[in-house]
Amino acid sequence: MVRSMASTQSPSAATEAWILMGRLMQCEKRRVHAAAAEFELSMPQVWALRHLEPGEPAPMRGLAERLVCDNSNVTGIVDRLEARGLVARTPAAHDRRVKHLVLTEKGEQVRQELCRRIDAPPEALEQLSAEDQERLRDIFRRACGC
Amino acid sequence: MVRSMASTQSPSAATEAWILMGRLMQCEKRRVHAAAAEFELSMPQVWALRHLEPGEPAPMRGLAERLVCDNSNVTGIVDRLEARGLVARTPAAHDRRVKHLVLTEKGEQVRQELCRRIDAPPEALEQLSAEDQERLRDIFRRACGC
DNA sequence: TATTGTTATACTCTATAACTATA
DNA sequence: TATAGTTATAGAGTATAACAATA
Repeated sequence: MVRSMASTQSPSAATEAWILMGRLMQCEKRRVHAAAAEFELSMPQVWALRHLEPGEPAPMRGLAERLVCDNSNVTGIVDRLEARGLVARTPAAHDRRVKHLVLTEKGEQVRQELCRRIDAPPEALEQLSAEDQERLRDIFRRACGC
Repeated sequence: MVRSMASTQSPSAATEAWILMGRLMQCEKRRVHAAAAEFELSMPQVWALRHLEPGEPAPMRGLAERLVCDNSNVTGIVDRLEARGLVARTPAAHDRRVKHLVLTEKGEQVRQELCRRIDAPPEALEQLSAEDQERLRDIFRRACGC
């Protein structure tokens, strides 16, 4: 059972699963930081690149929602990515207030390598039996509605 | 199947589970931010309070590892928590270089309410069947080695 | 020599408010 | 009136390097 719960009674299965999930993510935090550092990117810059999918222009507002921060912060984050030639701002056709972000060729390359490293499952999952891995995937598919 | 994989071939079960897990955490990010904002705490401050368990003094170095940042950053983060009366620095008995962090009574109260909100499982997990929730918990127990 | 925690520095992130140009 | 993005500002986080105290 999970240690140090707020209450003294044992947590529900969902609660314990959620806490263990958070613990697993925490353990992998160092690996993500290492990947970011290798490309000299800050964490918000990493999430920004991950948010932008090749060939899919995205409005800056969407990035602010993804990063859970104010619109104004996105300006600086994108400024720096643009200065490094990783993304470009393009005017949106349907609404002249909106600017779309697109990955440059260099940006796509960096993103691909970044995703390759970050999306690799942690050792804790790799070591599970094939059955557990498939059960886990199926449960998450149901949880996420895919 | 998970969209937008780096390669064209379908990912392993562990990889897909890992990516969906990340997506689920991302969806809950806003909820954690809201809890932090309610107590006027930054995210590093939240992780710091969560790291400190009641009655368990922890060296500052351990907090740096938990936050995955340099030792020098912890000084400022703890300074601000201490200024708000949430934590206190105490000298460690066994090594005079080390300072231990302890939660104040107020700090314990804030931490407890913070954990109560953050540890509540997301809707996506709550809506799973009882069997799925238990399966999920058991798989995570095996993954985390508990 | 190595480690813990601090200070100093420069850069980045963050929320807020005020602004523009659109809608 | 409302929205997308920018600018300005102040506070906080971050890595790095240098330092004092201790091991």
